[in-house]
Amino acid sequence: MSRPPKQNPPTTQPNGVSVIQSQARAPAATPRVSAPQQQQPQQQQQAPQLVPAPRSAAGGTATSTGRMKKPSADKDSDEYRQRRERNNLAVKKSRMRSKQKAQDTQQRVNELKEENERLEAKIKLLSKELSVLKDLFLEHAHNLADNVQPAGAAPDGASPAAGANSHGQ
Amino acid sequence: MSRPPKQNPPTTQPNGVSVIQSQARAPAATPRVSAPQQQQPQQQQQAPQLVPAPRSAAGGTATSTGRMKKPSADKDSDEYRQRRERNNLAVKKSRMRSKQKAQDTQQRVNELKEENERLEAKIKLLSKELSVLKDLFLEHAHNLADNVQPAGAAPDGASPAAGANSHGQ
DNA sequence: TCTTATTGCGCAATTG
DNA sequence: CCAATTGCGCAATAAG
Repeated sequence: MSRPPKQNPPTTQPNGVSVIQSQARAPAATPRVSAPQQQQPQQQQQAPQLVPAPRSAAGGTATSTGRMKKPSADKDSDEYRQRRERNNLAVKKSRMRSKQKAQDTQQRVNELKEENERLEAKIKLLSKELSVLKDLFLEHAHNLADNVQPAGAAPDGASPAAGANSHGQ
Repeated sequence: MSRPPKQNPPTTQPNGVSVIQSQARAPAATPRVSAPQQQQPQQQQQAPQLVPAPRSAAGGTATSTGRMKKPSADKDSDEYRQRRERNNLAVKKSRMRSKQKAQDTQQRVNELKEENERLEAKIKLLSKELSVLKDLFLEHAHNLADNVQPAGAAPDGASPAAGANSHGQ
């Protein structure tokens, strides 16, 4: 997956080309008529083509010239049509996957965002806990410093500092 | 963005349709020949078309019939061509955006992943700190329980005796 | 070399 | 009416 290595520069090229395309297939057996979208006004016929030529048998007749012995065998070819159909299928498949992947990626973003929030919340909580504990610690330290004087120290009359501790867990 | 509302069901439909397309443009002034990718063997000519018909002036001549007064003015029409060109441009633009967006989304995923790791690391750190502080706390508590029974402590005179150890959490 | 997978492109129908 | 989207098929390539 991922085919970054290759043709990209052309995107910048504002050329226009136009590779004609046409389609003149589907006799009657292929009722693949319903375009997923709307209805088709008319059925069209098409015209001759031009690209699907370089398709000869093996070391065929006139491959060099680019001409084939049978004048009526380009896109009319059964094989051509078959190949096209297969490719169209593959294309659809590929595009479907692509879309799916994009969706998944988008969802991944959402999930990650959620988890991020969760983590941040947790950090906040832990930070608070830590802060509380530290304060408590300092308080004790002060108490010790003030009281730990064996004889002459007033065990209680002093100041426990404002109290302060509210365990919130 | 996102156009889910509407034609979708067809995806399930393995139909095939085929909407012929063709191209027969650019006499000599529009050198849009070069496909952005490789070279094209021959330039092709094309054939007649069929879709671009319903294009008449205003309340023109024979709009109802679907025919236009000028027999040679379908896709050959200057307007048709212009419209096509514009649309092609728009399409390109749209696709470009779409791709960009996909890329951005992907990058977003990477960024979020990184941040997640950062946050988790932080959580780990905080947790450790907390743990250390708690232990320290417990230790002090024990010390107090064992020694800090100076004078005025014991309300009843008992002694801590057994005691006190077994850190829980 | 053949088959399948991807990709750029143009067309036409729709949508906004 | 115009631009933006979208499904679709074609052809050239890349991959396998």
